[in-house]
Amino acid sequence: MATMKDVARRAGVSTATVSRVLNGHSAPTPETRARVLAAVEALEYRPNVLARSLRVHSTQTLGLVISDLLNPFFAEIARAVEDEARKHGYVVIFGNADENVEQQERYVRTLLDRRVDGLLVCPATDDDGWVSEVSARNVPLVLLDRRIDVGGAPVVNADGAAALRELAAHLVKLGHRRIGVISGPEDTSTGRERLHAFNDALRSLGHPVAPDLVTHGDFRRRSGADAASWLLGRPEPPTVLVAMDNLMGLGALEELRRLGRRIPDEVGLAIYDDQPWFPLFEPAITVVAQPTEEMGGAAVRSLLALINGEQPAEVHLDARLIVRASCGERL
Amino acid sequence: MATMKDVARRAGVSTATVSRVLNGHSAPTPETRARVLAAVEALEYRPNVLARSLRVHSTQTLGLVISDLLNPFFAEIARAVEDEARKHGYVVIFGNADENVEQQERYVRTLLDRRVDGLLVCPATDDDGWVSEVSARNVPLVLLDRRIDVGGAPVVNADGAAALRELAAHLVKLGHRRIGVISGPEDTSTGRERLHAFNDALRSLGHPVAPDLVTHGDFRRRSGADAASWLLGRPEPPTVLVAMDNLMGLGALEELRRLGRRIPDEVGLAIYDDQPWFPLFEPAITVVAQPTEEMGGAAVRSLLALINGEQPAEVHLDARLIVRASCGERL
DNA sequence: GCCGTGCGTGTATTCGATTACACGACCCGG
DNA sequence: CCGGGTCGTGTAATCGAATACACGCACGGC
Repeated sequence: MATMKDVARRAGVSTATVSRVLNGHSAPTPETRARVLAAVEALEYRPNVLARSLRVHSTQTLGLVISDLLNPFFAEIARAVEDEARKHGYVVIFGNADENVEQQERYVRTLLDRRVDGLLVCPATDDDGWVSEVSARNVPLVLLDRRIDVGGAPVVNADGAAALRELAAHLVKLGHRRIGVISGPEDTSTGRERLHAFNDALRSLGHPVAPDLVTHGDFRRRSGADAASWLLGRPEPPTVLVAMDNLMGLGALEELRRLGRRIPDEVGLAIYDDQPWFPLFEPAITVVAQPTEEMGGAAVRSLLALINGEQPAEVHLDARLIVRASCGERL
Repeated sequence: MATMKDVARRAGVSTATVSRVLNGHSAPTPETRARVLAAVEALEYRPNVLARSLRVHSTQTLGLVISDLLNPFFAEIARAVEDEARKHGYVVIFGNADENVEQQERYVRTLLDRRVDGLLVCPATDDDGWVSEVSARNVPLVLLDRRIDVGGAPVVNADGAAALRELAAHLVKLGHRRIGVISGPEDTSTGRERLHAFNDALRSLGHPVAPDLVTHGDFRRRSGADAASWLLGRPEPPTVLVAMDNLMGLGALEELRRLGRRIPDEVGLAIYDDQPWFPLFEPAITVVAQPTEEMGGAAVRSLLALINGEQPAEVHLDARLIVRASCGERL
């Protein structure tokens, strides 16, 4: 691989001049410029990013730690993040935390060691041990999807309260009174907030959720199936299941199929997070959809603002209800 | 951030000694070692990976270029790759080519510029312009899923021939004679190979595919829907649709739903690639499943072997047929 | 008492860029 | 004709580690 020195030699100038030409600095003569560019061409010179980064303390790299790449919600986020980052000339390094705090912490450290210019994290849980390390190295940090109580880091997420209110009204209107909730973990903000928003909505409609019909999963498929199984085994089983995440929803659906329950006649189902295949189920699934693409894009933009020393921008988008057929029409 | 020099000063030794302790080199005295480690601890020293990489010409980083992160097949691959890489102490940088040759080429270049130690590519098409650049910088390369004719680079993929033979037999046994095929692009190895294997199988069963029932999509959802629409509009429409990729399969299913065709009574459907939700459709979808996890893992292992100067290992795993209900039971 | 040997450590170079500073050429005003 | 400004370019330090080589010291054999 040709280095800058080689280019300089061939163009008959110093490396400083080569650097200036390549970075559009100050003003080398048009002739010098041409000679340098010719040499670059001839030698197929490509700058060594490592050397440059070492010198200028910036890697044009963003770190993204997500909970689970196999969760289509996070895959969409990852995709959007990568897309927006690329538009701004940044590259993204991903880390998969697997909904696991230790692995998340390891990855944060790895990414910091790689000298990312900024960090995007979808926290696995409320645990914030890793944050101190990030701020100690003062690397800009943006929290994505899930919030944790930590000073300074802006949060980009989708607010589901309004959509959940609509969902509650929808279910009540259809005559559902025993509503089973498959909530996320209590130690995640999304787990808590969705449940509370939904509870509040039902209460204000005069139909508070029965406490024995609320279960907590872990945002994974298996836990959704288990929760559904448990809920349907109650003495007075629910007439509809609300899963607060797409994987748990999938698990619940799986269990309903396994038990042979007809949807929505025997049990209704609503899921938080939309997926391209949800409309294709029989019946099509009623969902609360999050604007994943916008979330990813906004998160990157907030992070870049932070990196450029600008005001950190908090962004709260709105989730929205998409009524399909899976909750029935029992007016 | 503390540097090695700081550690050296605090421990009263030279940076060379610090380096030796940290890398387990030769043999510093136990006492020196202890002093150095204490200093490292006290200063919370973390080595600068950039500097190290610059010096030793190795970044412990792998590049992965995939066609589409939103395609669950590739998401699974990405996940598996990241997992295996981490086990070996490597970090993965992803690039999303979006089934787009130029973007793929740009990403390959970006990853090379980042000095990845090895490159894993799922080629978007047969185009191999980018390969020369990789070999020019002699960076180890492993092709994943799709093959292109290029010397040297080992391929890791799944062979679907046997499974497609089984599928052909299954369909014929169920009485299907007009079989519509939604194939992948002709300029991808997977597109060609799956179609040819399936054709061969049917021919040898005495029921060759009617040429007017073969269409080519682009491995995306939309093209699957269009293809299904076209096939079902033929004068003598097929009694079953075979989609050679999960996204096109989803598109075909979407179109069948839109047209209100009952599956499998009016039209059957089989899809190449399994997905967790395919068994949950009504009826459950018959599929050819690829061992994605093994593919990702094997690809990483082959790449690491190459990096270590060992023999490049080609790996061909087997896809397998999973019969469910979507092709009917019309014996 | 001398010399080789081996071991632990330090000195100084290197990886490949960026950039502060200095220098020489040239032009212009007084 | 000389002092000062501008402009283009080169010199050399720097980023933070790894490592070739050299050095000093202790030890053992003759």
